[in-house]
Amino acid sequence: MTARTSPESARDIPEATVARLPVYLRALVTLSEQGTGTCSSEELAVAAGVNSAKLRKDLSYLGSYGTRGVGYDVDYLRYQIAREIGVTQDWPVVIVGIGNLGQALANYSGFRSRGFRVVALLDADPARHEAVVAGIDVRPFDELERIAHDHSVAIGVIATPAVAAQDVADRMVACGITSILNFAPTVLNVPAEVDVRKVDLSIELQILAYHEQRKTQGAATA
Amino acid sequence: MTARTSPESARDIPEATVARLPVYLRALVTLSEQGTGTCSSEELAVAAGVNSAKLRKDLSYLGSYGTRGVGYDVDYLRYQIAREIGVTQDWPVVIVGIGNLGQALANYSGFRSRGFRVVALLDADPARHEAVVAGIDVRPFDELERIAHDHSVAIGVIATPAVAAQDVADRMVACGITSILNFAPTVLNVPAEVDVRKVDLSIELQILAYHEQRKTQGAATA
DNA sequence: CTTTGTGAATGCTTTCACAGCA
DNA sequence: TGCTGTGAAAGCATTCACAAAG
Repeated sequence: MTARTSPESARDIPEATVARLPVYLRALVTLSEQGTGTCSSEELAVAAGVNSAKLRKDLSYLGSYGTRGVGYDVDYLRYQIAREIGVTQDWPVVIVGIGNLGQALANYSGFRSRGFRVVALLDADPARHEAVVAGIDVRPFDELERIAHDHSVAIGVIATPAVAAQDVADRMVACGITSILNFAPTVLNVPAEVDVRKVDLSIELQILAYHEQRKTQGAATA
Repeated sequence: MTARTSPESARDIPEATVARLPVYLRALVTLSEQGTGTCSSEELAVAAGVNSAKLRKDLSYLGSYGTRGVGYDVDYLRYQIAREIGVTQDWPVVIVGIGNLGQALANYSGFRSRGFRVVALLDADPARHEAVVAGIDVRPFDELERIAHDHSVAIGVIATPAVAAQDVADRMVACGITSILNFAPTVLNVPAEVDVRKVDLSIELQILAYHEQRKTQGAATA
């Protein structure tokens, strides 16, 4: 036990670094499955699609988990990152809105394989309450409070149409959910202590279109 | 016509600004549908979920489209942003991988409503070639080259499992696609001139888990 | 008087380049 | 010798605060 790495893990990791830790984690899992025991910052950086200076800087916020002249022990670093992110513990998750996207999310193995456990699928439409998706019953949205309470749900996923999303978010906040992943194409108003991350398919395409337009425009003008 | 705003639109808009333009566009569409003819930077900023100084700075990269003391004409600004992004033109798109997620994407109205036209749904699994999704036949993946050529496709969407994604990307690049939206949880290797944007559901959840862990940990320790 | 558009200041992120350690 | 960990430098992004314009 060195004094450098405090047992409770370092404070204030930059947000840009936090966003990359899951990428490193995935790369380490892949390396581990391939039987790689040790890797250099350069090798891991290539696997994660970043440059090695950035990778080393990022890892330095967590502590000193490498060995100079050698590199990183894949399984050890993997565990340390998983612990830092918090995916060594169990996170019960509720998904609201079981259309095509909600079903895709419920079936997505990446959710269950990394500490996330879907405890309920909710939908306001009674026609969907008959369905079983990914082995889980679709339940009425009204059961949100009970389920959130019974399972101590802290993370909610919104996969409803845009018009319903704010109401769903309000109800989630009211029953103690403090992290929301929002797939509905709308801005959510929530209290400051609630974290919202947004995934917007149409926005991603528009960003690509902007750059694509520049490419072809440049070819025509230059 | 002022000299300030060049007809061919300004150069080098910062990437962070480009990523917000679609958000502003959506807010403007909503305001327009509500019958709002004019709005201040403060009103638009609230609707878009940013602060007004940032919004004004962002818009200043496009030109001077506001009126001091008054604000912005909603429909005029909306058109200017749409043109800047490139969504006033038609973008043929091909989606590869028609599982739950691919179907959700094909059915997503936000794609078709903003200049994006799904010209083909492709899947390697023959069992899926019988299906019709969102009114479009699912076709064999082998038809990629022909379809990309016939429709001048520049944007491709990958919604396959991770193992297939790199092969799909290689084939896309080979047939002239230069923008890729990747939903598979893997790092893609592509030439520098090809733009890749990645949407990763599991990474978003992990980022939320990190912050969630901090909240509860803080409550216990402090 | 109101609100935009923007230099200047601040804060954050990435990259460089090398001291320090194995 | 080889590779990590990290100050220092450079590059971006956000915020401030106010002059300019209507």
